[in-house]
Amino acid sequence: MDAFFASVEILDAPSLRGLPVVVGGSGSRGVVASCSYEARAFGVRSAMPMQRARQLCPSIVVLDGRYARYEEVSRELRAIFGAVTPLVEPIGLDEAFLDVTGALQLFGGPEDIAAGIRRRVETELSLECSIGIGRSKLIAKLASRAAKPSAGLQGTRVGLGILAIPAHEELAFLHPMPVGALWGVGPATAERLHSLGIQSVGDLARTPRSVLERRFGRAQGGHLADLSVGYDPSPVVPDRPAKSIGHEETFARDIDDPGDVRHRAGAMAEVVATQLRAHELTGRTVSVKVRFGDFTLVTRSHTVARPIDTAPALQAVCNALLESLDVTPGIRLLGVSVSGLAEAGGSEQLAFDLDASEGLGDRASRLQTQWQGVTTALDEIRERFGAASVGSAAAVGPDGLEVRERRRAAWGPADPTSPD
DNA sequence: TCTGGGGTCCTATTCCTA
DNA sequence: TCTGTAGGAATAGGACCC
Repeated sequence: MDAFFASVEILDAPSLRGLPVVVGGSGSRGVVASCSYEARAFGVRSAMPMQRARQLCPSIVVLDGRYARYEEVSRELRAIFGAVTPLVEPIGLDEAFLDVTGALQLFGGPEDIAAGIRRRVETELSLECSIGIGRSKLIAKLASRAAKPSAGLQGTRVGLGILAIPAHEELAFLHPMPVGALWGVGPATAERLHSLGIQSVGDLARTPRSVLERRFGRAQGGHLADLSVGYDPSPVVPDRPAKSIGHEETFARDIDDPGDVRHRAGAMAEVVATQLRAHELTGRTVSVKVRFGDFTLVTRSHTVARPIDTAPALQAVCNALLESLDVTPGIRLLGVSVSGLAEAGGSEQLAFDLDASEGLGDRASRLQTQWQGVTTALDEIRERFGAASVGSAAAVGPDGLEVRERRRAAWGPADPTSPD
């Protein structure tokens, strides 16, 4: 989708059309999540700090994200894709790979299918999208990027909308591109490649595989060599199960009180536990993430023997992990996540607790058992009487914001109007 | 300029166990 | 009983994606 979040906002508020619209965190620590092409004409880009965006374009219209609304549009979008093929692999809310091999007989060639999808997206959702067609996900992805409209300080350019790259043109399409265009090559890898004198994908293709494997390891080096010649056998995989569920928050100002940190971790544990149960999942590995004021990042994790999905059990592990960290220098971000996911109610490992650390696994396990019944009852009450009908004290942060409001609240904290 | 939040995947290291 | 080794799991960090 083109400028997805911003386009949805303009769709719902047509008076914004033609204006430089940005969706993202409005506070001083916020960033741009999505921006209209009018904003891009000023040099505004996604992931850019909001302060910088305001400097580049003082007339910018900044909107807080409405994640639930984007999810709603995303579902409608997927319904359109699903009418073409069941082989749809979503990438975020606004992108997907479609394997249309099996749909060719029914709907015509790939270009016809792409045109049909674009037409439906435009008439049914009033949104614009760009579609790339290729033999592999690599080529399709790069083609869709090339088909998008572009906007920069030099002005805006209308996109092709649809771009198909036939097999015999793949190398001519790929090789002039900068290495950073490849999926999986970000700033760090691009910089390492540049230091080897490799600027373009063509340069990469001319570099012996052995050199790349020596420099980047067998997995990444080999992968880079494959991509440089257009070789990407990765299949379109629908219904990828989630591997982790988490929640993190950047604070409007750094916090350095360990009690405050524990309290906020408790609120986040509540958010994550609620998410786990909503997906009928449990997890065994709990991770906390802390970003200090100087931007250094540390993570700590612990695996418990028995799967958990209640906030108190999660919180017990979080607190133990936080005890190993000194937060008094001040932290700007705290995150809690759970991995090692399994379906709730699946076969459960019994009594043997393998944790060597002092009773942490036992404590988590005991809390899980104690709170399972209460948690189930609370979930049922919320289902019958609404999400706001009941909640736990731990779910309310020091700012008084309840967890369900916190979840996916924004792309960065709002600036505090009064001290916490 | 000063850096969000949701994730996935990979690598290196450490620890444990057979 | 002690030692070396190999493999796997857990852990920590980093890069990347939208």
